[in-house]
Amino acid sequence: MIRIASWNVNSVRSRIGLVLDWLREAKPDVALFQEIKCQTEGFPRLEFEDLGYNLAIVGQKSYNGVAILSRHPMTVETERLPGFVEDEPARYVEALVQAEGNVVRVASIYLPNGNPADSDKYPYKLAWLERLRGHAQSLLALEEPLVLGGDYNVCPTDDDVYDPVGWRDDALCRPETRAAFRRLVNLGFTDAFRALHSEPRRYTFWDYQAGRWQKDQGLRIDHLLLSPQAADRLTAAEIDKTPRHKDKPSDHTPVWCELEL
DNA sequence: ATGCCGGGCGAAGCCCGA
Repeated sequence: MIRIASWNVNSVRSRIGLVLDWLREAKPDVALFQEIKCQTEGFPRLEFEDLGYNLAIVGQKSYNGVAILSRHPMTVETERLPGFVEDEPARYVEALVQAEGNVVRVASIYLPNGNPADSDKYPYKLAWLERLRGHAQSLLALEEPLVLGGDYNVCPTDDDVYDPVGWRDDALCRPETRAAFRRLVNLGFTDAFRALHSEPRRYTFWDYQAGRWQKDQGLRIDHLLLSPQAADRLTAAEIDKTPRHKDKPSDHTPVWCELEL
């Protein structure tokens, strides 16, 4: 069995205690982080290595940044989404994890937000999603257990947001965003959480503002997409709201799944 | 209509996020 979690931590350095506490309690075998908000050299490596994790870190100054933590041996496959341009933001890292005689390919993904939707940030988001789809298609051809996890900044359906009408024109919910996400999923991926939970209004993000957390007004925008070979092995998937309850939380909370190997 | 909150940067107030 391997447990794989994804969490947008919103600055690993300002939240180091919270993140370490969560790792000690949740004990994921693999953790995919987004928005570490530090340069690769500034990542607090020792604290995580002391917990037994191998690290793959792709950081940059101030913003973005992704990481993969693995209790099993791990080799980095790529630190940028193929097709990248010069000085591309740190939004993708992919690795092979050797677990119990099996190989699981994992990626930590931080998709562009895309707001405001009438700016050039929105077509950039859609283009990034399309570029991810192209890469995902080539990965599916390998017929491996594969988990593409991360903060997709995509709310897939009206069941995944507290106020569908109010969010209709937002870059996270727009029909073009959802269609682009479906084109990715429809290649043959399984949304790990949705495969096991059909109920609406299960969220992974709550805005810091306007008491959204207290009112449970959130969005489900963090996802674990499984290749068929991974979905065959899926035994559990959950959203872990524990760290969102604590002091100085990230505005996101982890989502995880278990695969029987 | 805008800010609400919160991090980074850098030492005040702006940029960015979702």
